[in-house]
Amino acid sequence: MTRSDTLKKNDKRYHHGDLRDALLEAIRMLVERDGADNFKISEACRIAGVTTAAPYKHFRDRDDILRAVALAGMQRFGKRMSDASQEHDPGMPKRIEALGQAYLDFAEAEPGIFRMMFGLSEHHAGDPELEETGKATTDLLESVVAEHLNLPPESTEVRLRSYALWCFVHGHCFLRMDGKFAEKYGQLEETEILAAVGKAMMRV
Amino acid sequence: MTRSDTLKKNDKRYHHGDLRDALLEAIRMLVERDGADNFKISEACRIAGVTTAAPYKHFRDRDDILRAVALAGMQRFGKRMSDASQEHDPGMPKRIEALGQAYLDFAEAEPGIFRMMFGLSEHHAGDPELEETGKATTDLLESVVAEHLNLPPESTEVRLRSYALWCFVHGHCFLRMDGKFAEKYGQLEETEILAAVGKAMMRV
DNA sequence: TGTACATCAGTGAACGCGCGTTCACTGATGTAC
DNA sequence: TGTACATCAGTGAACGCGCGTTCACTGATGTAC
Repeated sequence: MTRSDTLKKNDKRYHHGDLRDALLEAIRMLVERDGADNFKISEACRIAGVTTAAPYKHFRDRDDILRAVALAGMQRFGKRMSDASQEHDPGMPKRIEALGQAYLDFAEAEPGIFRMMFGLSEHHAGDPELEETGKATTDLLESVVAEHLNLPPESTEVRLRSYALWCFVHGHCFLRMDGKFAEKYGQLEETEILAAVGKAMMRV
Repeated sequence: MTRSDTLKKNDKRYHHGDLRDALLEAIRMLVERDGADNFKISEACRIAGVTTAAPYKHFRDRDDILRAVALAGMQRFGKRMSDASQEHDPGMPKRIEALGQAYLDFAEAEPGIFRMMFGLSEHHAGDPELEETGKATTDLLESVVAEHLNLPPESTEVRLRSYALWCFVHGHCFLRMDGKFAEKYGQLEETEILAAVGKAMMRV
């Protein structure tokens, strides 16, 4: 429980106590509503109940805030994926399925952040912390696929199949977010489609 | 050849002659450079050599310009896909491959427009002209897959496989645009990966 | 237990900028006669 | 073939707005003694 949770709504005090987190949460919400290019720092300040100058005590500039929001998103994403994989014993086919489902669930729950995580502009290209956080998740996928195929994680076969699976699930996320899936298919068929394709892709 | 092509560079004249097209082309370029949310109308005006007020003789507002640029992009995309399919006789497996390659090529040549075409905001949701232009291309894909499987285009099997293929290729486009592909694979393996997965997906 | 002090998170106000859009006006173009 | 006229694409200037960022200042907090 963060400190801000313990405060009453109109508990006005000079020091916020948890401003950094409060801003990140406000902006997470705004990114969902307006997109990563359109959220306003000023609006986040209003939500957090501070002046527009306050964020600059915690972040260098807008880009720095964006980076922090993206990083937090990637960490939430990574945790969800990791949790999903641990719901099943190693080697079980359900493990791959659970990973795919967690991927889809996150994209559905936080489409704005999801888009942002992958579509970060060149300003953040090569950021080591962001890259490493992302890599942890792809490594997880490869290790689960490797278990399933009973092959070493570094093998070309495992890497190719992991990437193919990633492409498929990732593509579906985007097409669904952008309404292309809904235009052609009822929501009902979704799990069947995914299961069928997933099985076909993992066929040895 | 448009009229503006026939004019010398510094041929100052009161009437531009082709301003609408010149603006669309300038903005296409700016969308590639800055993204659909960040291009400036004023910069397009400077490129086209007109005042910032001129565009409003051809477009209602910024959103209307964006719509026109997206539509033009979708038409170029559709033409590329259609041309690609016609390079091979009906029923040939190469036809599907050519479609996939055209998809990838377009995303590589015009990543900004590609992203924009799919990520249009809610302002343009349900626009009939945009939707229809997009539908023509998915219809094309389904008809080619139907030929290949020797099944009717409306069959569930054809629709599912078409969509699975779409997801895969679409996902790879985005992952490649966002640098995830390059992080893990050399450029060399690309065609092999795609061919292998494509074949696996079309396996009857 | 109290007091002096350093720290620094948040304030309030303003700057600066650039962009989208509007408006009355201009002058090139095509057409009717 | 020439002339008067209607049209409307593009001008030039300005408006209005809102946002990111800065700056000197304030006051809450924790700590040393």
